Amino acid sequence: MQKKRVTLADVARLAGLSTTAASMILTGRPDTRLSADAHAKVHAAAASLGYRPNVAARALRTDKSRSIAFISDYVATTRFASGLIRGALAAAEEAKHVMLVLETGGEPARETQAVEAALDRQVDGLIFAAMRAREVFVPDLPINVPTIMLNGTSARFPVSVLPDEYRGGRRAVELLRDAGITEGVALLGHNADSEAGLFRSETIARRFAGIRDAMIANGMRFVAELSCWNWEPAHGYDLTRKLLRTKRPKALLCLNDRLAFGAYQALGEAGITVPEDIALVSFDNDELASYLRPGLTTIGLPHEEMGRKAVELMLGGIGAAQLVEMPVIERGSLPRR
Amino acid sequence: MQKKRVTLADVARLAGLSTTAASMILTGRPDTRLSADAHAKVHAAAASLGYRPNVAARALRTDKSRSIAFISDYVATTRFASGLIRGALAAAEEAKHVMLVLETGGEPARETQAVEAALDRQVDGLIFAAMRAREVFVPDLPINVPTIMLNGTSARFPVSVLPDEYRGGRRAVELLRDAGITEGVALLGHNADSEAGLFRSETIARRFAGIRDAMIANGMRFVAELSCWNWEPAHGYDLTRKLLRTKRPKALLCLNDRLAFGAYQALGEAGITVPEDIALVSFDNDELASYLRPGLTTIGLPHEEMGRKAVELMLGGIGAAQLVEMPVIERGSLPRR
DNA sequence: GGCATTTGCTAAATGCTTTTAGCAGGAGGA
DNA sequence: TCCTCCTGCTAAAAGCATTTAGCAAATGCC
Repeated sequence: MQKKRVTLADVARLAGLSTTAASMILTGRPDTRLSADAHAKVHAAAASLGYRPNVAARALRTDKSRSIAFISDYVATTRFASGLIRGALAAAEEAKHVMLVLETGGEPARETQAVEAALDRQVDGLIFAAMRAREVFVPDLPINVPTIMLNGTSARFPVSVLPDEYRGGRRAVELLRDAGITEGVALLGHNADSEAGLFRSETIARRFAGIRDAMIANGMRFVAELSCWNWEPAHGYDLTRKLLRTKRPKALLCLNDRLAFGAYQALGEAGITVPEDIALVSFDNDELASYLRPGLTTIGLPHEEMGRKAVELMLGGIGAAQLVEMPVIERGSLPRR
Repeated sequence: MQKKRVTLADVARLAGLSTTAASMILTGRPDTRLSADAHAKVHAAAASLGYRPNVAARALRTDKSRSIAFISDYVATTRFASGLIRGALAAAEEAKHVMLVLETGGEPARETQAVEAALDRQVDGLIFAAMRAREVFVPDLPINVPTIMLNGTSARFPVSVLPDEYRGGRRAVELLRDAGITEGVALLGHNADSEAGLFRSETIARRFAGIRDAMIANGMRFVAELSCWNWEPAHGYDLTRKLLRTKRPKALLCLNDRLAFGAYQALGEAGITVPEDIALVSFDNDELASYLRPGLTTIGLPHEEMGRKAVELMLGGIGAAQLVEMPVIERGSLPRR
């Protein structure tokens, strides 16, 4: 025999007041004229009965559910996703909200279903998260709750939270410069000429812009720019081997940590030591970066902070788009000065 | 001006029937005596108005919300978590449920809050997921919904979904044997003697048992057993260097992929080639394993399938505890026969 | 003292669905 | 013909909280 749920009416009865009074007191209405005595009695009754409001009933009346929906294309295909989720989760918890997580695989049909499922449940807001940052498909449904884009953009919902890739790109070059390396730098993963007209994503484009501007500002030029479309370890390995056949750069600027990982492998095989012979800087702060020896110095993607910021923005009634700073994580792949 | 929500009453009115009829038809009650004509009219009306039931109202009445709670200690601290979530998410979506994700950090207070938050929202079931599989703290609250343990156990809720570590342990040894390696095998990460009385976790204990039994069954003995408490790349590196100072094994059985990763580094530095000089087998199927060269052969943790199974069990009205088979992922770290 | 406020509280409506109980009319059996 | 049983459908209650409108008593003011 499971004891029945205790309702507001039970609390009111025990306190000797009306449910109206109990409701007003427990929801903490500001302008009510109920006595201090009434407040005390209701709180005592609620506590002694272990009263928990029925969220469904409340949602029915108020259209608020203290829950938010996190709709992402891929939740775990890239290990970064979890950073976004974790940050969002933490912020939601602090605000006493719960988070619905929905995955769409980027498919419009599932996207539509996800939004409907979320809206059906009276969520207080929507977060559209993208794993590869670009224009995100948002179903053409009437959405009447605050919505923000996370690691992606949408013409319909202009407020988005993105990493500050431009500054990140600059920082990478400055790291090299500060380590005393102003020439003999090769770029791994991109070639401006061969990729002209091709578009990876908005944020990556900004990363390139930052790199380019910082190179110019510091009077530097790449000694080589090697392009590959996917940034996996195997590609970093191949590119590096190819590079070493003709050149012996002083540093590698890798466009992500997986490329850098492949580069380490090729360098190791060639008997080249990091950072003495060749230094490396990279992007993402993948878990990998800390496993390498020496540790890889990298410009991190601040996913956790981004997830947190998205929820805060949403709950705080939106605001302006946000660029979140990319942290530099210094390990051992650059020479100390 | 946002158009008001379409309610069941609207549908009924348009169909020229009562809300009772509309409700019964739309929820697909089996034993109702409504005419085929009525069915057609209601469905047509619902479709033309784009009716979506109000989940809160329904939950209020039925105590069912078509949502489940996924309560985990850490959602992303280990990259495996996301596999569990993804599998669970996929199964939930197929069953037209949504999933609340809650993180507790393993702290009892947050755990309690998470359960309360979930129960408040009338979830149809609870999944307690643990990242390091062991006895999970479950708050002492009345829980009146199906509950299952994922990658962990609880005395209170006996049905759990776990990897079949015993068989996985056996398979690892058999892999070595099948590759023709029956002697000169070193175990990396555990030493039965020095760790006697210490307890890692239930599942890891089973993994050891499987390994031990298979070794005996095949008349094999470890040439060395090196213990370390944390299984990170740096430890694998250190252990392997230490090992190589005195011995030159034919194979390394690593207790996880991160240890194996460290071993690769040490082996590479020592100019030892995999798998010709030394072969490796490992556990987890971490993303890392595919990055290594040659690729690491490993016994995978079937997290995605486990997550899926947990939801299916929960929605299917529970059943018996499940052991999920650990897949063998063959890459290049064992010699071909 | 007489009137307008203020204070402290409550009855009842509302949100939307599911479900119980039951009604009216027709068919079938005796 | 009368009674029972189906058939096809509906009125109304229930589920639980919030909120509007408003009542009775106490207070303030002149």
